[in-house]
Amino acid sequence: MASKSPSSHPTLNEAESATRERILLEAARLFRHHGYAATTLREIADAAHIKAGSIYYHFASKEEILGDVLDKGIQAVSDAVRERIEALPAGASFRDRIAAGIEGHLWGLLHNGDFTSANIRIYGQIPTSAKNRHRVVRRAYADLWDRLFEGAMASGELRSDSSAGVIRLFVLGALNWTVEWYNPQRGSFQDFSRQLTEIVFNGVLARETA
Amino acid sequence: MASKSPSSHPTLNEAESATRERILLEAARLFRHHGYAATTLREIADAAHIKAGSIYYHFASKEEILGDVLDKGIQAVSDAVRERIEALPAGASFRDRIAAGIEGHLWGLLHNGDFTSANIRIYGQIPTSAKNRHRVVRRAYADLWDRLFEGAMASGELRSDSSAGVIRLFVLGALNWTVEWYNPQRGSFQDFSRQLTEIVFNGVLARETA
DNA sequence: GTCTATACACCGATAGAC
DNA sequence: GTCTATCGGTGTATAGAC
Repeated sequence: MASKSPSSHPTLNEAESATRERILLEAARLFRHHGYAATTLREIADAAHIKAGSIYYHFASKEEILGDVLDKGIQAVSDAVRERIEALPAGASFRDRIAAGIEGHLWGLLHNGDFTSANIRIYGQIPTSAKNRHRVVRRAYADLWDRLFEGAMASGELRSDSSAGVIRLFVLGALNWTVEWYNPQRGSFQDFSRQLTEIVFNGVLARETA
Repeated sequence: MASKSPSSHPTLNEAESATRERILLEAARLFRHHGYAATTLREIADAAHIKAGSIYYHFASKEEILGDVLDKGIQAVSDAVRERIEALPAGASFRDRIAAGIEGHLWGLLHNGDFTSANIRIYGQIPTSAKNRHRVVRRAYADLWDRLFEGAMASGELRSDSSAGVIRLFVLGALNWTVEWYNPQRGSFQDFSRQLTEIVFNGVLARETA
């Protein structure tokens, strides 16, 4: 469903060369920690164990590297979410589908930290041209969540004193920021995911009835 | 309580010149939208209607501008939170104090968007030296919230199946991200703040009992 | 497919006139 | 307190050998 990286270079299909993949991996890491503008092609090349000029065999520009890094981040999260939702039984409630989506989102986010954090940290700062090219990918993913929350709102499973749009922005923002502070040494991913789902669903206050 | 901007230039006290303030305002806006490294002193100077060389009369370096922008962001939020909490009656519950803190945090955050968003967007990308200098200010603000959530945990007002630390990181992360999507044209600030407090306290699901 | 060498532009910062 | 002029360093990108 939908092709993966439309910006490949000379050859035909999407089998990425090892070097190209190494460039993207190191670029994502450097973009995440230093920002897009502050990261130089020389640094990326050093980290990928090639010389700066060689990058231009694999990419047409620094901005093309950026585009691929951003796309990969969204793709990883989107794939994980869809996979988990599709694994549910046909008549699953919106509550269960949202729970599956939260776990998938967190899994994709936290297991591809350099690509997803680069996305979150630098999207607001990249050139307009890059933002325009990338916007459609982000919009498609946001639509997926809008459908979940709007469905839950219509079925009465969601609180109705906020719009589905506000709830989506709030929940996804909260989840996304975990990539900045999640510490895998403080417990299992499963446990972390369950805690966050509980807080999102029922809030931080102690339940009065229970 | 505690002095405000320790990095002033030649004169004695904290009365900032209009030019200095204009530089900080434009720098915050540019840092927010383009990042720290991508923003040039020439751009800041243009926006402040002076020439690039003149900046060095007011600041010793680009990094000093950055430090002041970051400090101002935290200060604005911290002031708004403390003000609202101190206005509560003496024996107020932790629930009420956290609610007041959330409103203050959102108010300070959204009414100083360029300074606070600069903080959120670029803190992970700035030079280590700037991060070290700034860390103490952030830590002091985080401590304020840790005391609130740990008190609420001890008094039984907070859910106990997550640590107070995880709850603080989750809640503040969720609130902070609103600066990326809050739209004042979609309703009053008071209404927005109430909706978010409700979601943080009780979650996004419809209540079963009620 | 990777290298060396380099073109051309622009950066942060400084010096010194006014 | 702001200006002009400029230094030394470094950025992306390209050309062409291997």
